Amino acid sequence: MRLKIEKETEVVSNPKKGSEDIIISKIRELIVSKQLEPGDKLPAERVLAEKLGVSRNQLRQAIQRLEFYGLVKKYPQSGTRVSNIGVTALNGMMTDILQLQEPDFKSLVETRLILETNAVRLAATRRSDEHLRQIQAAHEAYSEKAINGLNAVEEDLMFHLKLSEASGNSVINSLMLVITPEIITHFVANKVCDKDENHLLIKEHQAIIDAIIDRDPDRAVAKLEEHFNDLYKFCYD
Amino acid sequence: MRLKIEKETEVVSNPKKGSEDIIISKIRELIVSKQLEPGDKLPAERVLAEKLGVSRNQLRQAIQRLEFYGLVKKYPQSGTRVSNIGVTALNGMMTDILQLQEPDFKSLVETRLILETNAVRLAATRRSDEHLRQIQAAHEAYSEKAINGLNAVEEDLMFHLKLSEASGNSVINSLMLVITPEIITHFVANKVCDKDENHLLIKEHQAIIDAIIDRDPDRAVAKLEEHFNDLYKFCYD
DNA sequence: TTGATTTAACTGGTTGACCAATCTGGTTAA
DNA sequence: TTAACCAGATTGGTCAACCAGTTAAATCAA
Repeated sequence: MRLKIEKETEVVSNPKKGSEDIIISKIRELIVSKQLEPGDKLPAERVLAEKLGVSRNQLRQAIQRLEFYGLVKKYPQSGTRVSNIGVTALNGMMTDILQLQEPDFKSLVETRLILETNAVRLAATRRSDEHLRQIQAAHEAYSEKAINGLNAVEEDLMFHLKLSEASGNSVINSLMLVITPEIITHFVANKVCDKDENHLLIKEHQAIIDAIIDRDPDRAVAKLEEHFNDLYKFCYD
Repeated sequence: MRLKIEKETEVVSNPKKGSEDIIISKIRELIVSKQLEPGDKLPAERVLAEKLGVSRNQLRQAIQRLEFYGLVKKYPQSGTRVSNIGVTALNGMMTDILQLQEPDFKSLVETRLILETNAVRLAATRRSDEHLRQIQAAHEAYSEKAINGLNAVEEDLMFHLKLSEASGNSVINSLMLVITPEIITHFVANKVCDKDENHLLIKEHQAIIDAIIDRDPDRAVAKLEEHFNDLYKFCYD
């Protein structure tokens, strides 16, 4: 079960994305040139694929990406509509999507700090008893491994995920869900955080939980920031 | 080009998602029952599809969703690996993904506030001259329509998108990109923000820009919060 | 003329066969 | 003994044909 480190095949960015990008930019052209207007139905996949000179599958994947960003909405057996959010917004956002770069680790961590700080603030006021129960369960899972000196990166991040769940903000929760695995991967790859200062971290977690129990947002945030200060030292030394 | 409001077909949540959810939960079962371990290669799509009793396409879509959340990574012509982030994390995150609810508008706006406040803080210290140029261009586009009393929701949000771009944090930028179109859609649907207090908003935008020009994070955030106070009044009255 | 009803075309979704890149194991040449 | 190599099996990706639901025009009865 031990995996041998594969050669990094991702030095070259996913080449498949290339054709997708081209298709998206062509659709953008259609929009800015008024051949396609916000709210309109897209031409049928078959005809649009031919018009753009690509296969229907490639087109479908590009459309799927656009749908993910909410720029397009599919209605099964009926058609696909361009979101009615104006040419300016469509053009701008498509351009942005095409320029999206692979996230760097620093941005990832920085964003996590931002999201989680605010999630904890909200959690301290909104948490239900069920939330609390889950947070404590996650904390116990972490403690158990940490006390025995085992690597508990995953349990740690699961704990933090439960915190963001308790925020009662479904969007924050989703976003945390998106960025968390990448962070774990980096952590594991770089062997950060498997020191044995875990006992410290347990206390810090507990302090956060206590503040949430007491419904004290400011203290919760303060304790979280203490907690992250230590993590920061880990990551940037 | 004025849109007539279509009947809301989305009362019923996308039914296609159902089978995907089932597949994902079956894959989760494989993992928690140790038939599949973190870092392992998934069985080939064909055999896994048969094992789960679903079509290969359905399986592929489920895998694609897992890949989006970073729980799985595809290596073309080679295989698909489960991310090496531990059983606990995989199980927890898959459970979370299955429970993901459609985002409510309040969460959406709240998250936007959080992200953008921090984006602006960062932008004030990190912005390049190019960033500044784009922000000002977006602001002019907005002003032009707003002064003439036209609805400029899109231009407004494009302006804010440029702000988050200037943060230099690619992740924040991506996340803003994801939540922005939904916000625009809601705004347009609910006819918010097409009052003619636009002249006020122009000044507020300008105040934010000025603070960013002066590289003054605190003032930038303060001005943004003023700006959003007004927006909040719009949304919740 | 009008209204309901049929029907044919058109939609995104699904399917199973095919493709080219990759990996694997045994074989061969040094 | 070792390293290079080659063929066959396996992989995810692609494609063209097909499916089922939707839509709107055509049809026909009143």
